[in-house]
Amino acid sequence: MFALVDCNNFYASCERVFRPALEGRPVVVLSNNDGCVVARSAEAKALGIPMGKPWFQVERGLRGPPVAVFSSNYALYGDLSRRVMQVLADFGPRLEIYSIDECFLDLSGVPGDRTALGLEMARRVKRWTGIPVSVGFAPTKTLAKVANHMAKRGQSPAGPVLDWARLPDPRATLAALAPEDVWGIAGRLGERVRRLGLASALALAEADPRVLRQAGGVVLERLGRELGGTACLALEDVPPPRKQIMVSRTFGERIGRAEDVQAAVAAFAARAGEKLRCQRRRARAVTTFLQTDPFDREGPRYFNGATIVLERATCDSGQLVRAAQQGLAHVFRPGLAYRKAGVLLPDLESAGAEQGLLFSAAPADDARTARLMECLDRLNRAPAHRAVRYASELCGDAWRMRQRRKSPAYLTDWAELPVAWAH
DNA sequence: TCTGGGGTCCTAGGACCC
DNA sequence: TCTGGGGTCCTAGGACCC
Repeated sequence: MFALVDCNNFYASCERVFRPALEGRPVVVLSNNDGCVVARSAEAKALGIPMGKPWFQVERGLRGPPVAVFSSNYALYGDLSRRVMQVLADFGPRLEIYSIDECFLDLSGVPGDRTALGLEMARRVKRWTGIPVSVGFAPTKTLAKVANHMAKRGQSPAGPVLDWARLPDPRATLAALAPEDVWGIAGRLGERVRRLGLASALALAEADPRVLRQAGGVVLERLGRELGGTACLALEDVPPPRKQIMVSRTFGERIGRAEDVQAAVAAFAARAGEKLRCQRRRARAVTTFLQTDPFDREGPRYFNGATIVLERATCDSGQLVRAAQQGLAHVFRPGLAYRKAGVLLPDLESAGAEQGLLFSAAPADDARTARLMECLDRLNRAPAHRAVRYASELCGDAWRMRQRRKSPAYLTDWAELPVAWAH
């Protein structure tokens, strides 16, 4: 038996935790560079503000009450997410953090009334973190998603909680659910499913698995079985190690100067190194890519990347920065206006499990590097944010994101701690 | 004027091995 | 006239998730 706990309108709810006056008002959170809508409060959804649309287009047609608009504040969302998960971990021994705002719990063998349990989860998370959540219980992950979805849409008599096992008519519930509303089915797969003549989640659940396998591979077959109540997806409480690490940004403005692009790429590589060490992994190669504005119809289009293979796997930011700059030199063309760049570490291995070299040119200096990186990471942790940087990061900052409406880092920066006044 | 940033899994096909 | 059988590994591309 699985539980899926999902935060309601997570980013918008995070903004409300420290701005309770926003309760009941439409709230919207934008992507980096204040580009697209990535989160909406219930009131914002009711105004018809669509997910994923560029804000400047949404803003034009807006009628009705004023909308509170925020740049995304990942320091805040990340910290609140950690707290929510911590509260939920008390409810079951096995928990899988599926994304920043949702987790699965394995409740097999947990006795008692699940609906009461779910209500207690929601009450405690709200009380201890300020974040509202919905809870779905079911024998498979896919059905838990369905149950959660229904609870969120107010289709459960128990409010924010729905237990699949207590549904009076689960077949009717699935019959009313469109294939595209099933977790794992989007546009393309939806089309394929409909071409098979399957027009609902129930049809999918009752279809012959061999037909599903034939039409949509093992992915679709699993979906059908999961909807039918046979669990095919296990709880992954030990997160598998990452296979790649990427850091990329759209620049705040178009950039032509080589130094500005170099500064961006250096910053991305250094950040990728931090992530790498955080996961105790090493990179065998570094890919640098950059591109012009894909929405610009006039100017020349350019998208290119280059991969530098390292002699030895490393988690040394200095080496990553150097390799990223080498890659950049291969693909940078003067005279273009760049809009985005990124650094990808495509091929990771675990620290301590490196492939040795038969003919090594450079002597290994792992102990010294490890001490240096540890020192670097310690200095760059709060409160002195990014106190130490690579020189090449400093030769330009034109790439920095536009974030005009960012709320304070209430939880992660002493200087931005919320202040309460007592009269 | 203005358009995100991460990830994963699966499959097919090519290249190669013995 | 006629040309095997069984594998692995890698990569690119498609599809999906939040």
